[in-house]
Amino acid sequence: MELNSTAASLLGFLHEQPRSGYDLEVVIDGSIGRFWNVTRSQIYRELRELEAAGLVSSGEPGARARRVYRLTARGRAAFGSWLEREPPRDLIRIPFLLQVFFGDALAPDALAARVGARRALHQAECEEYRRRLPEVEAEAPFPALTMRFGLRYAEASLAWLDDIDAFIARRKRRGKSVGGNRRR
Amino acid sequence: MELNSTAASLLGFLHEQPRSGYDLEVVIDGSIGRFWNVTRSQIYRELRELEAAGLVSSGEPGARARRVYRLTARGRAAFGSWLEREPPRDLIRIPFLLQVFFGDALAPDALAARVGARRALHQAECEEYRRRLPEVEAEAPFPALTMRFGLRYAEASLAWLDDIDAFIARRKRRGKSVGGNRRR
DNA sequence: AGTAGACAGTCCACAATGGAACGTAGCGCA
DNA sequence: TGCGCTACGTTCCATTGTGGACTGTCTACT
Repeated sequence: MELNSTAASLLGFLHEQPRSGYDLEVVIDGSIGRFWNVTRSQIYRELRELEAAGLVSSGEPGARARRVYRLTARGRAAFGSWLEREPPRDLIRIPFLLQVFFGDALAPDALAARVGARRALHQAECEEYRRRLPEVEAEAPFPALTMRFGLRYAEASLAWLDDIDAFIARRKRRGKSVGGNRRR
Repeated sequence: MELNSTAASLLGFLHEQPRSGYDLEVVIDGSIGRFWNVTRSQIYRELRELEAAGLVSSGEPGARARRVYRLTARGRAAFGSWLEREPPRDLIRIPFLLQVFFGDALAPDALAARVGARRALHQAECEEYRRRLPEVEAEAPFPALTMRFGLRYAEASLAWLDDIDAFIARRKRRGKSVGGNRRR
């Protein structure tokens, strides 16, 4: 059974306990969501296919058409063998980075403003990770490891935003002469 | 003209100079490729559509059916206004992180091996960034900023891999008793 | 002259995204 | 009691993106 990684992640979360599509969405983006994008539509689609393939099963829908899926033995096995496999390569798209890349064509103030917004975002992340880490660490060490990654990532990002600010400041001091910013 | 960000990035790279689809692919994954995934097929598709929309133009194909696209005035404008917009949200998928998240179900040695492989990868990145940074910094400060991000990211990742190793070691010392790893 | 390897592009099945749309259950309160 | 708000739960679809196989061409080297 060749799982794609989205399907695999769903099986993973069903490992702990039976869940509905909705539950899965909530639990995923409340945990590794930041580094494991999965969309609603994708979840429901995969669940249907996983069920067709006999890797999960759902009884009759309950209240609000709620469909709770549980792992089957075959699903458990499939997940296990997915885990054994080399992980596929990362997929990262950070539009903000692209705008920095072309920052030359952006007014310095506009860039600075963007940096500010971004900083707020990463700061919030940092705080949340720091807040939740102790508890999670105690009861779910592996998930806690991924939170640590989140923390390291957010911290690195903040440091980098400082780099940008420093760069902007330097540039301003020099009278924005070198290299001619503001292209158009 | 509502550009999607892939299209926008292509326009951005055409800003510097006219390029073929192939050139674009090469230049992108030689620069922000790590943080701005774009696939071959997507590039060619977007180029066709950008041309249809009059944002780029290509003359007759040259040798090897090579089609060189150049930015039109409208393309330039469209790119400008894309830059003004708030960047869309990040999209990150790190399958390795997912495997760590479920690392409980993985033999400790298997995990350690994965960590090793991953470390090699990030170390190589670090080295490359450090090597290329001085030069790029001198002649293309904004792209250099994104390389700095790459460096910070790679460093943070390495630090995190050390966290994992420490965790594994700690766990091993304790006689893998707590929490019961190796689920199945 | 032969061929390996970079160059350049097409095609297609499949995976994933982002929203809009739709309905339901439960609660808070006038 | 009934009203409406909010959280729950799912479906659908157009668009975007991925990954790999395939075809051909030019260049440089042997």
